[in-house]
Amino acid sequence: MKTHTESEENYIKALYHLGGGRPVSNGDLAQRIGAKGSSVTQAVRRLGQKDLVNVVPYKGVQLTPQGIRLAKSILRKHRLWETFLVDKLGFGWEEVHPLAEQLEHIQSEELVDRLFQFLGSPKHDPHGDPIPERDGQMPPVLGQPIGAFTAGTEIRIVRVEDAGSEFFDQLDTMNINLGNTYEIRAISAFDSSVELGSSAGTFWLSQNMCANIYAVQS
Amino acid sequence: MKTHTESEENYIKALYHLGGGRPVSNGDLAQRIGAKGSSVTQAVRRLGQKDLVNVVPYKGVQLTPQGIRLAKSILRKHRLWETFLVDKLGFGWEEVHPLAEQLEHIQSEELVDRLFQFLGSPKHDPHGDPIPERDGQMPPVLGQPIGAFTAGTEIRIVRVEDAGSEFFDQLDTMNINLGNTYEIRAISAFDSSVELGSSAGTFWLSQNMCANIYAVQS
DNA sequence: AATAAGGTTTAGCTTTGCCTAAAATAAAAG
DNA sequence: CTTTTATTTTAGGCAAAGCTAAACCTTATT
Repeated sequence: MKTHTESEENYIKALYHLGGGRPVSNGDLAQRIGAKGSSVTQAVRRLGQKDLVNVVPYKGVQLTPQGIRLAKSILRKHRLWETFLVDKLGFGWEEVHPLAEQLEHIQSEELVDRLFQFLGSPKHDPHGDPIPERDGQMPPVLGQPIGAFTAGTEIRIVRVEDAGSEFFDQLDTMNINLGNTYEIRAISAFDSSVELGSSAGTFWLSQNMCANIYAVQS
Repeated sequence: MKTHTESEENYIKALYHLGGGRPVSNGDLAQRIGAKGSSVTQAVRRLGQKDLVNVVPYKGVQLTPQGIRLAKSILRKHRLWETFLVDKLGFGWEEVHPLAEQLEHIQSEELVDRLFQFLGSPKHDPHGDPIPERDGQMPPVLGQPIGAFTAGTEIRIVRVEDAGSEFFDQLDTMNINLGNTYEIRAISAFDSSVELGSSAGTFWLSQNMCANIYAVQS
């Protein structure tokens, strides 16, 4: 696998995030990258010449199989580094994203393999997102939104969406972490907020919170 | 402290390596960086505008106090990452340099501090080189070349020079590691090679090997 | 079907960072 | 003290990546 610039890798990552294998519009990509449309046009042309994307002018850009492979390898690195930062260095989950964004560009297969081992061959990162395997396979995406369960169910938190630092702060102050278990006490018919109970007591979660917290029955 | 490009940081690092605080010639710098003289002229001009170096055309370039501070902070990161790669991920010392060269550009004070703690606040890296402190202080440079001791002395290996991968390979095959202790059995008057002894037996080290291995009396 | 609106691309400019070839300067040799 | 040699700097190019403004497609509206 050849070597790519950070900018190229960022475009590939954005493309994967926005479309997976499907076409993405210039505008959406520009927004995601934080650049102007004209810059994006140029950038995707470069990527096209490297066979990482297919470009249809005025229509959209689409990752090639090669591009998808690259995207996954970057995502793998990103999530492994996040795991390292949280599990080993004790960072909070809201802090790790920008750091992982730098670390994901480090080029070394060997390093990734060793890091993976060092972390205990994790399948999911600290947010519960699946870490792509070496060969590109994806572990399952875990859980369903809390609101999808029925009252009385015992649940375990397995994943949280990246919904901005305020969301993470809120999780911290409410002391909600991956692995925590609760009983669903009630679901409001009025605003879909949810009452959770544990040995420590009970509390209500707003609909907006619930939508970004995923759990499994336990 | 502002943010710098990787190229800038590489120049600063090279300048520090070659001259510390003293002036360095365009040519030496070019050689070290692996670029042409004309590129160097441009680059140092840019650094000059950021007050990281003082440039006297046709004479030489010299780090400013600011530049020295930056150089040390990069070196600190480099050596901490090398320590991480060897101590935690199990890399061999000959493999870590190019990786640390990438990792040293990661920008985050917090990350460096946490890494430092995680590694047990090391004073020296896996080669025995001093790791600059947070405030720029330098721990002592350890040891003297093996040939400087007299026969009969008990020594402990504390540092090895970065003398290329063949040198490291040789160390590996001879099973020589930092912390190993030996008795100096003899020093050849003919070629300055040295006979070392341990519980495992005795062996001879060439003058070239000795020159790159540093030890203290123990 | 004609046109207005919105999104996309082209054209042309900027900076970083490297290159080659030519000019300028410093240092060494006569 | 002049000349040769070696080093350094200027001049002019090129590629990556971004920008603005203008031109160009698509699509949606009349």
